[in-house]
Amino acid sequence: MIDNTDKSLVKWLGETSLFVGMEEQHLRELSGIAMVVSYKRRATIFSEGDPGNGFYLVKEGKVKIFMISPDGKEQILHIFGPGDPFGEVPVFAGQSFPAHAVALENSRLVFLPRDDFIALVAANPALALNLLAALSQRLRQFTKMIDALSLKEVPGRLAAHLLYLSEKQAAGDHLQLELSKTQLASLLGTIPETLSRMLSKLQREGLIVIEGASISIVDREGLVDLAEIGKF
Amino acid sequence: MIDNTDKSLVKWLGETSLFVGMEEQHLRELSGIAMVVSYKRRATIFSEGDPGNGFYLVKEGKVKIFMISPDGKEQILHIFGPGDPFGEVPVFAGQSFPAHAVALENSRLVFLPRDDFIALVAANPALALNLLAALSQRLRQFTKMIDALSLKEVPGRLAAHLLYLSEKQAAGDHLQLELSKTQLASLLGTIPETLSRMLSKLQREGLIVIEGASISIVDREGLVDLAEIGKF
DNA sequence: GATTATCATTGACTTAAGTCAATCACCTGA
DNA sequence: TCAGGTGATTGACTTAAGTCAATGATAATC
Repeated sequence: MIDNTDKSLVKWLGETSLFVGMEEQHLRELSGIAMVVSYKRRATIFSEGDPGNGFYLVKEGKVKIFMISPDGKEQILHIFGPGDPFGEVPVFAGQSFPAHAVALENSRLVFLPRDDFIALVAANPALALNLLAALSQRLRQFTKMIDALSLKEVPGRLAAHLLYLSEKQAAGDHLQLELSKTQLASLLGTIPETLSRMLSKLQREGLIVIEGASISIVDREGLVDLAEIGKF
Repeated sequence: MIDNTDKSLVKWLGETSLFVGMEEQHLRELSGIAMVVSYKRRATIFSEGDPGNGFYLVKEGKVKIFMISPDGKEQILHIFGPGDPFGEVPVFAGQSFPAHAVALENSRLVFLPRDDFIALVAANPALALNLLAALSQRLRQFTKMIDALSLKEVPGRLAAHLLYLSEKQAAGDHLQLELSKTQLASLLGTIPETLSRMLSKLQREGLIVIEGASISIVDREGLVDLAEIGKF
């Protein structure tokens, strides 16, 4: 636990997408109910089925939200970094967390307890609208993920991900995979062996060049086609 | 277009899960901006990529929300019935509709235009919280769907759906499939041929008995196991 | 800096589920 | 009533992707 009236925390919260545009006074109230907590790499933040008494913001580090099948296969739903909120579902819909959360790196999180937070939302329409925008955005992402899992094959999902990284990193045709290949496989709904083969295949077909975690896009149009059609 | 000060519309809106607990006055404002529109069976309500200038409530009938791949395979995201809202994502997150909507039956819908509605939300914290609850619930559903598509095989998804129908219909071990088998296949992320084979398989294994669209659960525990483990 | 773990890649094989095609059973409307 | 469309089922076959296993390559840790 940390000094909650910390000016820097107030400032940081105000720069977060969830809380931009909020009045100074509300930000201070928010800061007053916030707790900063630390998690070591690989530490569990919450598990599926845990009661949700509040939600989190990533202050530093990286967090993975995922589900796991009885025989151990993992599906990653999100990778969250600084500024991103997570674990809101049980705050508003009641019930427990629908998935697991672990820290991928040593991380510092801001925890916001449910009841205090709800009171703040009720008193602050701008905050409510920001939250509605965030959840709607999340729904849009999930829609895309369902589309990908159900209607596209692994090469198509991989192509879409490479294009996404290329756009996000804005470094022309050069991009870095931001996850281990095992984790990337889990994000794309496949396994490392298949991912490895598909990366090789994209290279063999002349769409990309691979150097470890560095990828160069050689045929962007080909990648776009693959991402849209979903298969070779 | 219809008389918007219609008392019955105000009453109906107030019984909707989205608007329960709202003050009479706000309900009347809501009713004032609402338009009732009719769609024939199979009519398109909106398509992926259309700008979203508002969202809908199902008043009567049934609506399917779905995505479609370039080669025509369909994945159903939701089937909505009376009282359910849909098409909210672009209202709060901006941009266009992420999926398609068509009427499965002749339907009457209530359309709520974006800008007027946002103003109402900003003035009405209870409404904002109801909306947050609805979107969070939707996220929970999507999480389950991603889990099913990625981590469970078709028989497991089918078993989960049968258990869901059995609970919803509350008629003991007897249940009705509420969709054509083609549509059910699309909801479960498969095709009619596979669904047909898997239904036969569940019957052959002694878990269910099939009589057309009527299903009797014979071995509920077996179905639960199958739904949880995700495969035979 | 040596020693474990963990991660990545490749090959051989299996399997769940999709494709293609044929048949049957319907409704529904002309 | 009959013809034509739609939906359901079954069989034979194909295929995308998973499993299992072996080997190398890193990277973390004492």
